[in-house]
Amino acid sequence: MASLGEREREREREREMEEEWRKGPWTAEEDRLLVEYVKLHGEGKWNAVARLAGLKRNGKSCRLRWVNYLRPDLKRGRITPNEESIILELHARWGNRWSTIARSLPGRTDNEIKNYWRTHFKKKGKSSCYQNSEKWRTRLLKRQQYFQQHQQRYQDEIDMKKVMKSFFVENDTKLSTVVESSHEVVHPNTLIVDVDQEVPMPEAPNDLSIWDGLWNMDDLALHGNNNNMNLSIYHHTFASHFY
DNA sequence: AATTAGGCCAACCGCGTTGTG
DNA sequence: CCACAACGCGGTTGGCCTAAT
Repeated sequence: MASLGEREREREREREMEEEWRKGPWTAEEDRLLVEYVKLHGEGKWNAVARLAGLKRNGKSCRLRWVNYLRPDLKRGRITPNEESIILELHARWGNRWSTIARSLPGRTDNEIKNYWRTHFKKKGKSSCYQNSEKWRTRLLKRQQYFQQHQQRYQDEIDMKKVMKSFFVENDTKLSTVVESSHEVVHPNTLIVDVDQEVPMPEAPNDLSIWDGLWNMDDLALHGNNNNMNLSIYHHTFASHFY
């Protein structure tokens, strides 16, 4: 437990640190120093800029300045109608994932696209309808990702079964015996899947209720690295809903 | 001419993720 | 495995400029 005096000194140090970093608009000289630094050391190691380039800016500020303004591959000038339509299309698909959208527009920064969209389309597109909201799009996106991710895993499992089947048919062994002993948690329905049949992408249900619990499970599974559990949830849930 | 409103954009902030010792 | 630092992303803010009143 730090004493009152120690805490006071700590706060004082923090204030001093904050006063050390320059904030606000960049000067031409600062730009020059930053460009020089990147020429010599390359991008990255932004926290070393202050020390190595003699800039009184923190790493975060330097990175932002470089990425949004100084990078040589940046495209200057107004957003073209073609770029605008790309932004609209990708925003409809990805929502506010500006960096993702920016990757499809060479020379444009996420900040630029974000600013453009906010000034040109935010108000126009405003609607009380839930289906037009950010929340809805984010949810839709997550749903699509969930499907893609699990369909891939499902396909991988089918591929694996093909291999297993051919192997054990050759060796005259029953598939069920193998699955039982594999310690994999698999819904029984999946054992009768025809390995030669293509797995169709199921239609996303209109009713969101069944998804609500899955969002959390998905998050848990992704972070908890519990693939088997995730797989079994998938089989259990979707085999009954869509197949 | 002065004031106000709104557009635009650079920069900052907070937070989540990733990397490293 | 954990703690900390560095990085990256999306949201927000503040200042400048211009058109409208």
